[in-house]
Amino acid sequence: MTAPPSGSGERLLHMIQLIASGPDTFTLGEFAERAQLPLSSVHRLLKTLERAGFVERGSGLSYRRGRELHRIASQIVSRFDLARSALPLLQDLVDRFHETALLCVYSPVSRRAVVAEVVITPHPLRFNVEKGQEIALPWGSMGPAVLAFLPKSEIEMVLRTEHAGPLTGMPRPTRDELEVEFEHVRQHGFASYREPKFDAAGVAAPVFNGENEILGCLGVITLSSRFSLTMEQEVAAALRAAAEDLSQQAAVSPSPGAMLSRN
Amino acid sequence: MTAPPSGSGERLLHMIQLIASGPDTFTLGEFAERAQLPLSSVHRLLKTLERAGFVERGSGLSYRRGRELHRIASQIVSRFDLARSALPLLQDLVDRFHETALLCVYSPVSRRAVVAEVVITPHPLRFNVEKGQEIALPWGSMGPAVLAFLPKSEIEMVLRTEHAGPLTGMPRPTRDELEVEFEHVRQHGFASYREPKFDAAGVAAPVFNGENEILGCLGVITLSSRFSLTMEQEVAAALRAAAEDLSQQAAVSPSPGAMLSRN
DNA sequence: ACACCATTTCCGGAATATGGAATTCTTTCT
DNA sequence: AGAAAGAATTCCATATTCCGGAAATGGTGT
Repeated sequence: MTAPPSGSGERLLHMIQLIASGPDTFTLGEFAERAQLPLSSVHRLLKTLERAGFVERGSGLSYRRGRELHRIASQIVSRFDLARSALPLLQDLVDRFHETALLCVYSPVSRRAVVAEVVITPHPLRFNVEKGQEIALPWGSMGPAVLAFLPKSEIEMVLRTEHAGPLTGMPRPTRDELEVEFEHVRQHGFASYREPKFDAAGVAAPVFNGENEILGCLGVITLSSRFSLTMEQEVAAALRAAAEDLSQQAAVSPSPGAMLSRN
Repeated sequence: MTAPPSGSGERLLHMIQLIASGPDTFTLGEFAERAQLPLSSVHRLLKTLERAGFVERGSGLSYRRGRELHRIASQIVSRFDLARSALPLLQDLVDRFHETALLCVYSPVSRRAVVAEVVITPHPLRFNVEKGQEIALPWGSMGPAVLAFLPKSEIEMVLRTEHAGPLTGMPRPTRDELEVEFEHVRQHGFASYREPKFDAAGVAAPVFNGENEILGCLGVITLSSRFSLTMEQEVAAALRAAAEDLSQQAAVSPSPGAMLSRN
């Protein structure tokens, strides 16, 4: 993973990932540094990407994402835009409960959940959540809601990867504790979490694709001090409903010509 | 272009393009056919893509786009979403003139303009336009609005590529005719077009990036029979204003941390 | 005009890609 | 169930492509 990829194929894919997440313009040397690859190799590979329109050159010595890359990206997104479908659902949740609601998508590469869409609570006191942020799976509510439905082998890999908790390095829950949590998620269709020490609380419900594989989860996060148990029940029910709705939408795989009807 | 790409790098990029535009699920043989490559090579390359999370396997023998690909695509789109920025502008145009308004983006790879966003006229009688549709540049109004600002060498390539017109194979306008049109676009900031034979008419204004390179154009298309000359003037003025607004937005290159503020 | 730094080209050795053929696995038909 | 058909996967000898240090080139600042 951290090891420099070998072979032009793997290297190219690695570079595409960096180009997507990196700055809007960059130079060869700068990029070679980030990619951890020799200059001349990066140069050659960038030339390949350039021929395909994946990157373009700006004035002088700068590179930037190419229009072909934008074209492909928007094509992919418009054909499966879970975030866009989720936005009205998230908005409803926030309108109803006045707490931050978000959609996380499981990323098998990083073995974490990525925040794909978020609607922030109007409350001035709140946890900060940003689109693109990564969430480790063994803690909180969002993580277990996803983790519980991953294949056993994948769960193993996740647990082996994660050790120190995201807030203040809290140790990972034991397998047994997690197993109890998983059982609850599978039974009731949602996970909940309370950590009075940090005044944190959350509820999350899993989202699946058409083949009943886990895609991610919808969640609501708030402060435990303003999150009553009766409210938790209501939020959980609303989340389950929203998550099922979204799973339904994800199941109908759009036909190539149906792009317009999805907007 | 039609030539089968050589080297694993080029082949991978080619495959990514096909995966983006192809069906949601596909099989090895089917895909090898579309890619025009030997089975065993495609198999090996798909395995590379799979290791990186760019494709995943469904039940049995099917492949599909992977979550890493979706993650990257949405990252790219959310950082430069010209279409999303243009949508309110297009909506305004339709509200005001009741005619179909669209955003085209120049795609250097196909040397054509691609419809990136469209708002359809409420009129029941209208030309059919769909997102993703390609538009040849030497005809109509949208094409010249873009073509006029491409580098000379690129214009040559485009003209060499295109021969038969999109509607009924009308021959390409001569260089001289085009040059006159270009001059008009450069002078007045918009192109207009009328073809009474097909009852077609359109107006388009160019959109640029921060370095004053052409990105594409905003346009309004309609039937020539319901498009008066005075209306044409008003539409042209509104389009110019909208296109300048959009160019302004495209010029401020978003910083990596500013993703949220763009929504 | 000069020096400096980043980019691009070069090239021989090494690793990797290539694709036809053999093998294994799935699906379908009887 | 069993067998045939079709698809996917693996194998392997060959040769093509990749690799990356070093040299050449090009651009920028003083």
